Amino acid sequence: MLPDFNRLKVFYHVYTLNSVVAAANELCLSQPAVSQQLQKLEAELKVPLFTRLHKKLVPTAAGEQLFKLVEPFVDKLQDEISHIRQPQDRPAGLLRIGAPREFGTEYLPRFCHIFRQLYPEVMFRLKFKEAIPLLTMVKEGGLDYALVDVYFKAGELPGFPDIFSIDPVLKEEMILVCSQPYYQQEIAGDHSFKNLLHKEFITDEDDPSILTLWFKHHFRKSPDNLNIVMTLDSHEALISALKLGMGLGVATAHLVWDEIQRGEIVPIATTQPNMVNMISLVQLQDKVPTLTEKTFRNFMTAKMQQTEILKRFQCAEP
Amino acid sequence: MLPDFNRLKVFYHVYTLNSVVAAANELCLSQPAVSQQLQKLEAELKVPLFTRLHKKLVPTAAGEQLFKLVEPFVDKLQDEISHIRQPQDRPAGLLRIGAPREFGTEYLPRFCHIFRQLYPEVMFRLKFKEAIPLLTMVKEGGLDYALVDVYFKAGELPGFPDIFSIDPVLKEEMILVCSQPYYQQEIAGDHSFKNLLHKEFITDEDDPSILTLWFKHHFRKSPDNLNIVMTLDSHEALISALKLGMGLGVATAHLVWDEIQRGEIVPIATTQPNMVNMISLVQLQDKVPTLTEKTFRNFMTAKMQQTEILKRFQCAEP
DNA sequence: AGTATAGGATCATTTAAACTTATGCTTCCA
DNA sequence: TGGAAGCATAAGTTTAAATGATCCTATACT
Repeated sequence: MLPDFNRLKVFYHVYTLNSVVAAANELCLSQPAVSQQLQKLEAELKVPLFTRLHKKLVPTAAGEQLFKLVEPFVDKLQDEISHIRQPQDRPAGLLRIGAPREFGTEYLPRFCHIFRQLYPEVMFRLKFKEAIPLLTMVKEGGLDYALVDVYFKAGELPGFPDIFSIDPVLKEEMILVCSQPYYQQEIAGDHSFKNLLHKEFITDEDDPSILTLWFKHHFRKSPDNLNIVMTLDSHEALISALKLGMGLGVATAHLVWDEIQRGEIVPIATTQPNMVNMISLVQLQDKVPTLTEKTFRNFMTAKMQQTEILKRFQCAEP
Repeated sequence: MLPDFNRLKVFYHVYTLNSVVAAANELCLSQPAVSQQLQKLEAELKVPLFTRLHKKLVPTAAGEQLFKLVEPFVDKLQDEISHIRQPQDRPAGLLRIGAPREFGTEYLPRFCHIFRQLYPEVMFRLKFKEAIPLLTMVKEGGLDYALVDVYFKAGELPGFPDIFSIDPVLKEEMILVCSQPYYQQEIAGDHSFKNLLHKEFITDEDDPSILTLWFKHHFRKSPDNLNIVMTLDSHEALISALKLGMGLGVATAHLVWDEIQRGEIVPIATTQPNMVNMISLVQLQDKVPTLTEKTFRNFMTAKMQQTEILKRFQCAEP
């Protein structure tokens, strides 16, 4: 059905150079090799592509048509193959990374920007989604790796066979917070189970059980029914609502770092250490990591250990 | 520089089918053959294109990129290769023909239309130009063949080495004509050299010597200086001027056939047979004619011998 | 005219690669 | 638990591509 592709390559060079010898030089072949390949292509297509004119080769109608087909491809290939072809000595090429929306918008682009200043040949494609869609994309090859809030160990992910390698990269601290005025009025230093239990609560729709978990973690007791005055499906909106003083809510510590520093938002600590949520790097177990992938992974984890960011992630340590 | 093209073909099939065995079947190869070619491509590009996941192959970023490069080409090739690939049993493909404007506009499209009803796989590209540009295009491969008013024999064309084969296909009769009123007033049956010599003349700018040639042909004498009242560079305009009664002019017989039939235009004959101009089919001597080319050539010459057209070309026979 | 040169075709030979068969490994599924 | 399915690997064979030598023809050179 389809002709031999290498012969198309030979044809392309002969056509552009209008010469068999020149094409042979360009292709690092002998003249007879090119001559024969061309003839075989003509035999395959059952149509002459050139009329042999004593000294020159003159393309026929079929030759002209074929060239118009082949030319854009070869040109494009010549342009873009270097972006795909990987150098072994330095990171290059496309990196496709998934992350939770909050983490992705806040930190990832910064990492990418700095990384690109070191290795300008690296390109990024970031996807921000929930855990399950991200894992699916990794599984199907749409992502090189994903940063996911995972509470599971490798092999325990429901719906996925044991195909992932899961490496924790960062602890997110989940803290109960409220606005400064709300704190003064409603809490005023009393962090007891009894006191907190009957306040107003705001929570994220995606993970409504987080409040229960927080109480369990800090007091080893589950509250019966909390007074949830609002549910939202965006972490930003949740923080806004908390700042307005609508009540108490569990927030990711590093995302309210600034507000806590300014005293706008007050964390409610207990004698227990903070509740933590692991952000893990998930990738296909069998995937041989590219130099680029490895370098960025290391870069990212290094950046995360950096004082400034780490501080934010541990800001609310009692 | 560029990778092995056949491996790209293998890659294309593996990617689309997401399976080495399936690709092997489609390519009529064994499974290890495909497996090896894929590995060699990866080695060439120094980048893994798939992560081998137990049962499945999952494309990497590089694989995805490469596929985006290769896919449109293979798809286009699959679509269009059949238009280039020539069947041996029936005419098909593109035919690029050149002709003089007058002949080309008047007859060629008709021929093409009828021919396409017989062989719908044939496409045409017609070019209407003067003799020299047409010959140049044939020489450089822009045309498969050209119909040209040629006064030369093969090998005698100035500026061209002996690369053409020239076959006369049609005699155009060149006749001296004028409008019916002009004829009655100025000629009135007197077709003698002496009488004609001092009339008004109109001629084509491209070939001003045609009048001299006409006199030479019919009376074996060249006129000294004719009273040329207008020169034009379009045959249509020349005929218009003649019809208006501006004087005498040499026209191509078949192009004024209708006007002569209607008595609008009167041919001026002598005892000599009409002066003829050969329309020849010119092509590269060494070009092996395609089935399509041969078929259309035969078709065209047959059509030209057909009563209706032939009559026009010989309408003014004395 | 005679010779040199350049571009391409052809042929026989060598060489390289692509393909095949056989086999092994691992996962998936009944 | 024992196939079946999917891919990788290894070794051997076959095919086809590349080469070097030679030939052919037209053009350029003198």
